[in-house]
Amino acid sequence: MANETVKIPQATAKRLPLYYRFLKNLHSSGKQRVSSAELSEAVKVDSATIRRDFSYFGALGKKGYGYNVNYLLSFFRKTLDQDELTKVALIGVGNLGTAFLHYNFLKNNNTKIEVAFDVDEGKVGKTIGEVPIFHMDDMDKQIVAADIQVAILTVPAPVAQPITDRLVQANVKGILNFTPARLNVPAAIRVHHIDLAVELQSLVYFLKHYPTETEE
Amino acid sequence: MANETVKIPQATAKRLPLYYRFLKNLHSSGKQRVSSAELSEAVKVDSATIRRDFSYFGALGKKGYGYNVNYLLSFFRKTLDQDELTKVALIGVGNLGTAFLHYNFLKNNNTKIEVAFDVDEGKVGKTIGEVPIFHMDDMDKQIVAADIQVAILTVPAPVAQPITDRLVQANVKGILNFTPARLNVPAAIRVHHIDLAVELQSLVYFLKHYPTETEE
DNA sequence: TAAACTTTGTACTATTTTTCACAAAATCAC
DNA sequence: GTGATTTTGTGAAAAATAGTACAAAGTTTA
Ligand SMILES: NC(=O)c1ccc[n+]([C@@H]2O[C@H](COP(=O)([O-])OP(=O)(O)OC[C@H]3O[C@@H](n4cnc5c(N)ncnc54)[C@H](O)[C@@H]3O)[C@@H](O)[C@H]2O)c1
Ligand SMILES: NC(=O)c1ccc[n+]([C@@H]2O[C@H](COP(=O)([O-])OP(=O)(O)OC[C@H]3O[C@@H](n4cnc5c(N)ncnc54)[C@H](O)[C@@H]3O)[C@@H](O)[C@H]2O)c1
Repeated sequence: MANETVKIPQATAKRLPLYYRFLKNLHSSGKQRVSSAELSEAVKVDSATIRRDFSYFGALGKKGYGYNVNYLLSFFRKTLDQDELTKVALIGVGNLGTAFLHYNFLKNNNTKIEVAFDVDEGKVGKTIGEVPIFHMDDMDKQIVAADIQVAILTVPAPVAQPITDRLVQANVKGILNFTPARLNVPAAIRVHHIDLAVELQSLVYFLKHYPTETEE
Repeated sequence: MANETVKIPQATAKRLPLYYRFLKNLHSSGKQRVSSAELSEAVKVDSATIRRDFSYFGALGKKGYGYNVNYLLSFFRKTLDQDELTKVALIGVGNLGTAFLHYNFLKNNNTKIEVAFDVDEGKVGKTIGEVPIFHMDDMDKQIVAADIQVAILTVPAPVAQPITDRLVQANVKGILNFTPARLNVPAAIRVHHIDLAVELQSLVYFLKHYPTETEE
């Protein structure tokens, strides 16, 4: 299933969805060609970094011309597997979880939240943004049955680890963790932490301690 | 206002709030001492990295013993300015914005969302999580009056840039941007992007292309 | 067609971040 | 008190990421 000859650097891999989204915008505004300099201005990544990122996939551009938007777009669509739908489960339909269900990442992505789970009887049985909410007792069975490999975790921190253990057991391979808990998982499972409180605090730290610097 | 002799690496600065939060947990569970190895296990950061991070602030530990939890905690409280409250404004009380208002980052932080703004007349005048919601027309004046320096941006992408320009004009120094738009700001303004759709997509990319690797 | 211009792809360099590995200093056990 | 054990703090190496600068290859203009 890994179909690159050479491993793409992680930093590059994290920028690919960003490039892809901007290319879609260009495409729908009818643009035919684009240079690394234009892309750079739009996504705020150095143009040499963009050219290097692209070069991992071969010579996608043309000297003196730039990149063909359609070609690049269809190339990245394949690379980012935009043609297959990745099914996602959401655990914990609270403040954050509800926001994600309403949004559902469909506008830009190849991902779809198919089911949600919660312990709250007032929520179980309801539907938010067309996503049905089931009880946690049914989670393991349903995730296995639907062959869901990605989960978004928006539960209270104290229950994050035990639920994670169940997710791993149910064959989930990737977890987007919004709880402050740092999860223990086998090496083959990928966890991305998005720690909103830490993000806010580190922004404040930078403001106070690096008054006139630029970054990210 | 910058009170470090030596500049702390950015990567270190981003981990500080994480350390601080775990130290608070240790403290409230009555623990007196902690080693870099224990911290490492808990926050999932290599122990050498933790020792190096701490060492930028001087010799905070004791050989053969580890770190004194109370000492470390009070040191980081000062360093992270936990004693001053940083006032935050939230722009865009939609799905995400509402979730943040309910949460309000008070449990862990020195930050508080003091005011929110929206154009929706149905929301203006209401209060969510004790935060009053005002109309966008009043934003500039209120932010200046309250001397708010940090803003959370949860508005639709197309209006992100013009609102950002107004925020900069109103003397905001840091923006936590949840919209997909990449913002143009003067060099002195700090923007942290949290791009949830990109996070989900890059997780999926890693799953498909780096099947058994570990990271982050 | 030719000269001027544009823009890629990458060799090379720089910077940042992480990790190894170990002497030094302290604790701990008895 | 002494030797075994623990654990820090850091020099040095490694790895990862970013950026400079330019030859090469194309496009555009006239
Ligand atoms: N809301 C925010 O802005 C915000 C910001 C930073 C971090 N977080 C973190 O995100 C997580 C969710 O935050 P939230 O504000 O949505 O919380 P919330 O309390 O609104 O929602 C949690 C949901 O999880 C459900 N739940 C509780 N125990 C469960 C269990 N054992 N199994 C399944 N579901 C269970 C609850 O019924 C509730 O619906 C928390 O860990 C929080 O620390 C939230
Ligand atoms: N909700 C999510 O899960 C999610 C995920 C990824 C990205 N995002 C991004 O976060 C942003 C907010 O998402 P959301 O789901 O909360 O959207 P939303 O539509 O629910 O909320 C947007 C809010 O902004 C207000 N608004 C519109 N124009 C405004 C203006 N000119 N000034 C002030 N307020 C204005 C609207 O009244 C609304 O309350 C969007 O840019 C979205 O792309 C959201």
